Amino acid sequence: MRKILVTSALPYANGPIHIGHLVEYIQTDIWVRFQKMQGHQCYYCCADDTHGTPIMLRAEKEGLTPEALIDRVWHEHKADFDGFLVGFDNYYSTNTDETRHYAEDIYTKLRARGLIEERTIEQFFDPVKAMFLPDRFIKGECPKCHAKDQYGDSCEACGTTYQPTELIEPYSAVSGAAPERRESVHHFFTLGRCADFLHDWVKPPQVQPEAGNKLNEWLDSGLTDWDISRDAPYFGFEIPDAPGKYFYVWLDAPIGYMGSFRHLCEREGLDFDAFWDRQRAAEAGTELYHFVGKDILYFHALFWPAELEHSGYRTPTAVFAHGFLTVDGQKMSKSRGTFITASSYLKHLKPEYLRYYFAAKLGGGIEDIDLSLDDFVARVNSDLIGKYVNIASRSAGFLVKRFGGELVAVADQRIVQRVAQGADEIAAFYEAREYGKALRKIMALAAEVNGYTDEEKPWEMAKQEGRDAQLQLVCSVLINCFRLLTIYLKPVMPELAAGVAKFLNVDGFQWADGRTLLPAGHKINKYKHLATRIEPKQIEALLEDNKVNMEAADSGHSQARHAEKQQHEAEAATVVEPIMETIGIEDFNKIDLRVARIVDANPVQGADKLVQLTLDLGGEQRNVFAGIKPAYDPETLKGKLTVMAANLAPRKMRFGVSEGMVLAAGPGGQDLFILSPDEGAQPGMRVK
RNA sequence: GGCUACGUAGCUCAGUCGGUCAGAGCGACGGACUCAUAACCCGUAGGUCGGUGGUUCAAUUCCACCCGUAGCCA
Repeated sequence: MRKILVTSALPYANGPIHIGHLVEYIQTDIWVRFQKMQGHQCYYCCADDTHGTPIMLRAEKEGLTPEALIDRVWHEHKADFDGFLVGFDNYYSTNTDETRHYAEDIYTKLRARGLIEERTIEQFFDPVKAMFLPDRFIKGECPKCHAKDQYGDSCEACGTTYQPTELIEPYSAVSGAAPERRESVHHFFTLGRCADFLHDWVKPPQVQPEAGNKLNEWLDSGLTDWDISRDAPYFGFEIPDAPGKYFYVWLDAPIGYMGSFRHLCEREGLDFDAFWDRQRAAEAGTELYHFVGKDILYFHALFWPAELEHSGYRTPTAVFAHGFLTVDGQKMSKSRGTFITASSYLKHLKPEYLRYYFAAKLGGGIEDIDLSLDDFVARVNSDLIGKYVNIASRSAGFLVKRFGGELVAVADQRIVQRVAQGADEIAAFYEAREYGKALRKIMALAAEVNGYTDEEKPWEMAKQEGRDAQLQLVCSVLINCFRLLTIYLKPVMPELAAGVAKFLNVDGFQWADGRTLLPAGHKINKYKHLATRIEPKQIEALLEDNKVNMEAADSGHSQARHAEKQQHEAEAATVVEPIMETIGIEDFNKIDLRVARIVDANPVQGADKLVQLTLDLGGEQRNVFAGIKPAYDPETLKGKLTVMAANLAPRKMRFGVSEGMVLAAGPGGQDLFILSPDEGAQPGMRVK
C-alpha cells in the first residue's frame, strides 16, 4: 500500500473560486480519488492562502479585520469546493499556529545554515498610509510607451517589464499620494547557493519534461536571491528575530501544506514526520505530490524544494503542473460572461459535467485546456447520457419487469471480458494523469457495449416465446458492463457512481471490484434517471449570470497566482452593426408589433433551424416559423411571452405559411435571443 | 526583444522515436432500428497535418526560417 500526501495550490483569500481555479482542484481530486480507490493511503490537503498586502487592504476597504475577511472567504471557498465534490481530507488556512510553527522552523534552520542574509534595499513608500508598496500597488506612466496608469512591474499596453522605480510620475494605488523612496532592511533566502542541488533536482520525474525546460532556463540564467521579508504593516507572521518584519506571503504559502497536514495528523492520529522528515519519510517510503498551475512553478520547483532540502525536510516526490483554462478559445471574459465563478456554475449545472469535461481534456502535460461551450454540451450529452447511462436505461427495464431485477451469471461472455480487460490500461492512464486517454478508452468500451446490444436485439427476444433466458442473459451482461464502466468513471464522477451503487444494490466501488462481477441471483433496483442532458439554455443562463456578476468582481491584482493573470483579460470589442438610415415616426408606425404568447412550439420535420410556433395574440392565433432551433429547445419556449411583427405579409414556406415574425437579436446560430416583455404585458398589446 | 509551447477534417482533439497514420468524438449527409433520456447501430466526409526552404530513397513526423496564437522574462 502506498502512502501518499497530495496538495493543490492554495487559493488566495481575496476572491471567489472560478472555473479556472477548478481545473487544478478537479485534476487533483480525480487523482486522489483514484489512489484511494486503489486502496492506497492517500491524503489530500489544502488551505486558503491568507496573508499579504492585498488581503490587508481588502479587509480595510470592507471595514473588516483581516481575520474576519479570511474567515468569510474560507467558508465561501469551502462551499465551492464541496459543491464541486473536491474531497479534501483537510481544508485549512495559512493563518494558523501550525503554519506559523513550520514557517519559523524552516526560517530558523535556513538561518542557522547561513542561507539567510540581510540587505538594505530601496523601495517606494506611501507617506499617507505609512507603508511600503508592493510593485502592484504603484502605478504610473510606462517609461517605454508612455501609457498612463500602468502597474509597477509591467505595462499592459506594450508588455514591457521594468522596475517600479522606472515609472514616470508614480503614484500609490492605495492613497494616490506620490510615493517616496525609502530604505529598509530585508531578509533574503540565498537561493543562488542552492543552484547545484536544484540542477540535480529539476528533472523528470520530479517535474514534467516541459516544465524542466522552463526551469532550466531560469537556472541557467542564474538564480537571484529571494526577498522573503516585508515591513509592517503587513498581515502575516512576524519574523522571530526581527521585530517589525514579516514573512512574505509566498514564504508561508507552501508551508501551509505542512500546516494543513499537521492539523489533519492531530485530528486523525497520523505520523507527521513519516511524511515530512527527510530521514523518516525515506524509511516510511511516503510520497509527496504538489499539483500547481504552470505560473507558479518557480515557487514550487525552485524555492520550495531548496527550502525543504536545506532545512532537513523531505523534498516533493513530484510537482505536477497544468496549463490555464480558456473558454471558447479565449481568456475568460467578464463581458462575455465566461468569467464563470464556481458558485454561479453550481446554480445552473451539475458539477460532475464540468469534472467530466475537464477530465476529457486533461493530459499529463502543461498545455492550456479549452472549455468550448458547444463541445461541452455535445460531449456531456452524447458520451455520458447517450452512450454510458443509456446502457443501464435500455437494459434495466426488461430485468425489473420480467425477472424481478435478478441477474444471471455472465463471466463467460466476450463483451464482459472485453470491458473487464480495460481496467489496467485505464488505471495506468489515471496514474499518469492522462485522464483524456482514460475517458476515451472508457467511452470506446461503452460504444462497444451499445454495439453488442444492437447485435443481440433484446427487444426482439422480449417479444418472442421461449427466449426469456437469452433476454435475461443479455440484460445481465449489460448491467455488468455498466457496473464496470461506472467503476472506471468513479474518480471523475463520484456522485453519479454513488447513485449507480444504489441502483445496482451494492455498497460502493473500489477499483479491485472491477475484477469481479455481480453474482447470479443478485437483484438490482428499479431504474430511475441517473443524469439529465444539458440544455443549451442552461449555458446561456449561466453566461448571463456571470455578466451581471462582473460589477462585484474584484480587480484582483496580487502576486503571481494560479489563474490570477486570467483576470487581466482584454475585453474584446463586440462588433456592432452600423445603424441604418434614419426613418420618420410614420415609417415606424407601419410596423405593428404585438405581444404574443407562445402557446405551442415544435420542431419542423426536415428543417434544421426552424421551430413552428403557435402564437396567441389575444384574440387570434398565428402560425409562425422561426429560425431559432439552434438556440432554443422548442419545449422551453412554450408559455413564454414574446414580441412579433403582426402585420408582416404572410410568407409561404416549404413547411407551411408563416404569418408573421418573432423578434430576436444576435448573430445567429446558438447566439440568438428572442425578446420578451416585462411582467404584466398581455397577449395582443401593441408595442410602440 | 529573448525564451518556451502550440498551429492536424466545420468544431474539440488523438497520433506519427521519418515509411499502409492521415485518425477519433461531435456536427453534417445517407441508411437501419425502436429496448432506451429522438438516445443507440451502420455507412459517407476526401483535411496540401500553419507557410517556405533543407536533410533523406522517403517528412505531417527531423532541421532552419517565416507567419499566427498563448505563456514566461523571477
